[in-house]
Amino acid sequence: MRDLIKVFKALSDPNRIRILKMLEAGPLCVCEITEVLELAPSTVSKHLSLLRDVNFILDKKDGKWVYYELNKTVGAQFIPELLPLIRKWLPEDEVILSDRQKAQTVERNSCAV
Amino acid sequence: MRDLIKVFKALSDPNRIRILKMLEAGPLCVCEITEVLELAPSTVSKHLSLLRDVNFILDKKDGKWVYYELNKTVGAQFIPELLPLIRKWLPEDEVILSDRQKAQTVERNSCAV
DNA sequence: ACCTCATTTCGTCATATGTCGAAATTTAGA
DNA sequence: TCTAAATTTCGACATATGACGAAATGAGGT
Repeated sequence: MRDLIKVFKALSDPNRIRILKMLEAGPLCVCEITEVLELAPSTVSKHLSLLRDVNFILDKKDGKWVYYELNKTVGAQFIPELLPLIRKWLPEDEVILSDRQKAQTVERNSCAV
Repeated sequence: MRDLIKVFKALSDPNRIRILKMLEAGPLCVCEITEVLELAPSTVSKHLSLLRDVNFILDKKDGKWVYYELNKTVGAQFIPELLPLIRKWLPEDEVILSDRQKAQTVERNSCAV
């Protein structure tokens, strides 16, 4: 029960949903996500570790950067059944669509080498 | 987006999950649910109206009593896809199992006519 | 070794949430 | 009409949550 509640709490914040929807297109590093969300890096880091704690996402170190990606493994509880729903939902949401666009340009210009 | 967040927030409380799992067996009135959860009636009422606001459940008046049941209509957003998952999940949770048992006895003894 | 940049951790603050009890509302029955 | 019971609404309170900035951590490059 406790785990399930943690999973739903992780999904109960718009910025975390935005992160999950952004990652549908592929891995992003923390600074890219921070650029898109326009939040303090510490805030984004906290959202990401929360999502990672419940196994929605995985982190990969690459030098100075930490990349996050959706967790597509089948082991985690609840996650493999929720991610496909989330992927399907909000297909026309303005914020989500704008984030997607922004993520593509940000990838090239800012922190990414 | 706002609606989706409200749905996940509704699922982010153990007592509300307990209510949804209880209702899987059929409709229950507020006083029955209150007996099982051992919370103040006002608290239970608030949980129920929150679940109703996002269309997880429907209310039906029957004299003094208000019965709540799972919303099985297909119209509501997100709900028809989430309820089957929730139904499948927590099959061995101790609290859920105990609630189920308790709901059966309470139905006969307490407030129900 | 030092400096810089990306990220995380920590402390703080304002707001949201879950709980209760008291009061209001609604309905059935005397 | 009056009373009793089920439910909801309201106001208060303690705790949880999301935000920030400052400081700590870690990895390259000079």
